[in-house]
Amino acid sequence: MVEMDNNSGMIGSWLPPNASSRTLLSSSSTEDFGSRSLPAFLVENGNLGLSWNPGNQKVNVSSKTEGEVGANSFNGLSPQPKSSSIGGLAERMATRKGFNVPKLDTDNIPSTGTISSLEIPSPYLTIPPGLSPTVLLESPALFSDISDQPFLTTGKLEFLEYLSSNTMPVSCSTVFTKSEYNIFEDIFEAFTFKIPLESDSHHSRLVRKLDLPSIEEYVQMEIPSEARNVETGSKNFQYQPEFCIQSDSSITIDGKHTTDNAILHQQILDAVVVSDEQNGAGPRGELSAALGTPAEDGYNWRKYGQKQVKGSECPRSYYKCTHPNCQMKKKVERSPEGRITEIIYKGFHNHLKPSLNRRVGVPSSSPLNDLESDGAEQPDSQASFDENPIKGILQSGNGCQDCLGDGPEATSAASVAAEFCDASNTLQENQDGNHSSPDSIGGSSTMSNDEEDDRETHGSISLGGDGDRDEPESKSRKLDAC
DNA sequence: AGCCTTTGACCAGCG
DNA sequence: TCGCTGGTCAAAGGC
Repeated sequence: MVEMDNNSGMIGSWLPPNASSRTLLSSSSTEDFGSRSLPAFLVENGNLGLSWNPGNQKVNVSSKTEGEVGANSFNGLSPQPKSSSIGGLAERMATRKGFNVPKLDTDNIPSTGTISSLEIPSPYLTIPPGLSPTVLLESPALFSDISDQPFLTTGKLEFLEYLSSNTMPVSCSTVFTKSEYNIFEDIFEAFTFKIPLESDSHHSRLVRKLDLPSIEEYVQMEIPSEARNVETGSKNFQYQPEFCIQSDSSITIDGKHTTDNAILHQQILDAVVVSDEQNGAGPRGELSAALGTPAEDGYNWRKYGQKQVKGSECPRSYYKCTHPNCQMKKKVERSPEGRITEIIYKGFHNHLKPSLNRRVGVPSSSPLNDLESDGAEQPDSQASFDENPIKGILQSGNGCQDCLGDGPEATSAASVAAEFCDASNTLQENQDGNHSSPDSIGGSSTMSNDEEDDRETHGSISLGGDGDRDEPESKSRKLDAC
């Protein structure tokens, strides 16, 4: 079971941001998440109290209903109607363990007026309606290998873009309880994820670590009186302006409301870009510099171009993943000092992350590479992504999370990933007596057998081959991580 | 020999 | 149509 350490892992190394720049609100009671397990917390707190229901679209999630996609479409991001509040880990746990999963509603989400009254600046990260933090928590892409994540830095997150014009005006945000804060602190510490998009737009961007203060710092912050919960007087914690939850009730695209997964995904991706000009010499830059070449994100890249971008001192380098048929690209901008200031990923890998030894010159024809390529080099591999990247991603999680949220854009905090990995694994074994690889997180390790059956029934593709073939890679990578 | 980077040229989108 | 800009190509050279 997961034990969430409030300030575990990299959090302790943060450089706390300027507390004065933050605004705190209060809307519900403060809870001490403490050492409780995250799943338990999720259950107790009802999906963090954040909205799942995107308003006009009634979106209920069922994890096992025949024909519904919750189990095989990115863990609850399915546009299909669902039968309960969340379709991910919390609910699955609840289903299996008899936990009571509170139904979500949007009532506890502060209105736009609340935000505006506090003059919360923009931009900020907005999670589109219909996508709850729990979904993110459960995203198979979220929990990926982070052992060599090059972006685990404390650079200030800036969002250069915001939701596309498809969305309704932003109304956010959600006040975080301390408990929630703890969760997001861990998650967003190095939160990078990748979400598959529509067929013709394999485009992903980083959701990078947010620049968050420690929980202690938040606790010590003065809470404006207007931000205190009138009823409880409790102190809550809110990410401002770096993070908030959009509470829009619907999305309008081309005049039509939608809860389409890809759209939600696109919104997330479009909402998040990274920039760190203010902290170019900060921890992120330092880490990036320390990590050296872009290839040290675990993948093999070939530089195919370099451009001097207008308005920027530093040139932009263009890299392609060297893996055959892999369409993953990335743009890397460096500061004059050579520090990486921005990395933007486009597309996603259709293969497992190469093992460490391959990065340093192991021929691509190595057995391991062949193994990895089995799924990736299927003629229709990419096409399958195109047709249903969500399923592809999820299926790939059956064997190894690295091929889910593969790549740096899909990696996340080590502590979170590892804990969830272990937790889900433990859960799986305890409940079913089945073995699931510790590396199988998100997509499958938290799935019930029925869910896995559903997933396969729905024609998911396999990226990394079957689990048996993925396992050696997973193991080797785990060893590498050690 | 293979893979990489460098770098100028080329192309496409946009105003 | 033209110029600008970003992205990509591909030849050349290095390791």
